[in-house]
Amino acid sequence: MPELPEVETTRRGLAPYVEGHKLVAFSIHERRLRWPVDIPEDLLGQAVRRLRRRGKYLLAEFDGGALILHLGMSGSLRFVPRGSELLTHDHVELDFGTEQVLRLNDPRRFGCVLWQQGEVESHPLLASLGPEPLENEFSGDQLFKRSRGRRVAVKIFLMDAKVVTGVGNIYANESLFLAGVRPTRKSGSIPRHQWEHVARAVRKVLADSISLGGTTLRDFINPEGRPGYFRQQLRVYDRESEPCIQCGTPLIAVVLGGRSTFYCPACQPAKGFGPVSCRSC
DNA sequence: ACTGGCTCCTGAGGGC
DNA sequence: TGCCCTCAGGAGCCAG
Repeated sequence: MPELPEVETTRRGLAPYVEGHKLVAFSIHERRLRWPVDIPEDLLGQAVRRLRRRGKYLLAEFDGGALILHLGMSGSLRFVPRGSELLTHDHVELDFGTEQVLRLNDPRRFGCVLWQQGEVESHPLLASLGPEPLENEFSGDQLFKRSRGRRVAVKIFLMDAKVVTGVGNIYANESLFLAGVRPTRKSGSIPRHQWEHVARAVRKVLADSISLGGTTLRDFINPEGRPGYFRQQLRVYDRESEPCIQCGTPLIAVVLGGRSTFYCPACQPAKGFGPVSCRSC
């Protein structure tokens, strides 16, 4: 499950081998991802100017446009020796003329590889994305303003890419625990000062996870897949009935918008803050 | 404008 | 041991 931190880790790991390098060859073994894979032939011989991230999208920018890559929930990008045996679910291969070639493997095929001519931000997938959670434009104040009049649960609101991009299910759960806010609360009922704590918690959770993402980076240069360290850092996610690390109360699991949701009924009360007002400060 | 539900897909895990 | 069933999960899309 590549979340924003893993995508960022992937970006940092790939950039040195991709930026400034020409795409010398590519092959598509399975075109049917979320949308049909689209890589124009005339990209061959062109150099990647920059490898950027927007939310969970990786953008490989060329002079005339950009390749938009998304890893869905099971995708990974890794370098393998040229000519290596294809693994099951190796769908796309990109060859930048370096020692190894880049393979996209995605068992569930929720990811995508799409070409956007011209300004990449104008692509429909990117055009309506909200602010980056680790940039300054993201703030409690902005969350407060956007949430007025909204009745959806705060966790669903946080996972809305138009509100803030890149916050997936796991990090929404973890952030709300840190902020002491119950995930089921209506977003419009949350006062400004609590949104400040939520915003800080989101930043902290993502930043901490990126700092642990170095493991993932080594993973795809050394292709022995290993789960990232952040798994062991999870405070509430997938811990139903286990004791809260803060107070020992058994954690509750509910389903919100079809997604698993976990919280501590004591530290994340139905109204207001938990006993420790903010664990992210 | 919002909201909730459906959809794509496969592997993991539980039950028998 | 093995088969079958259920379900997770990002996020676009659609209907109400």
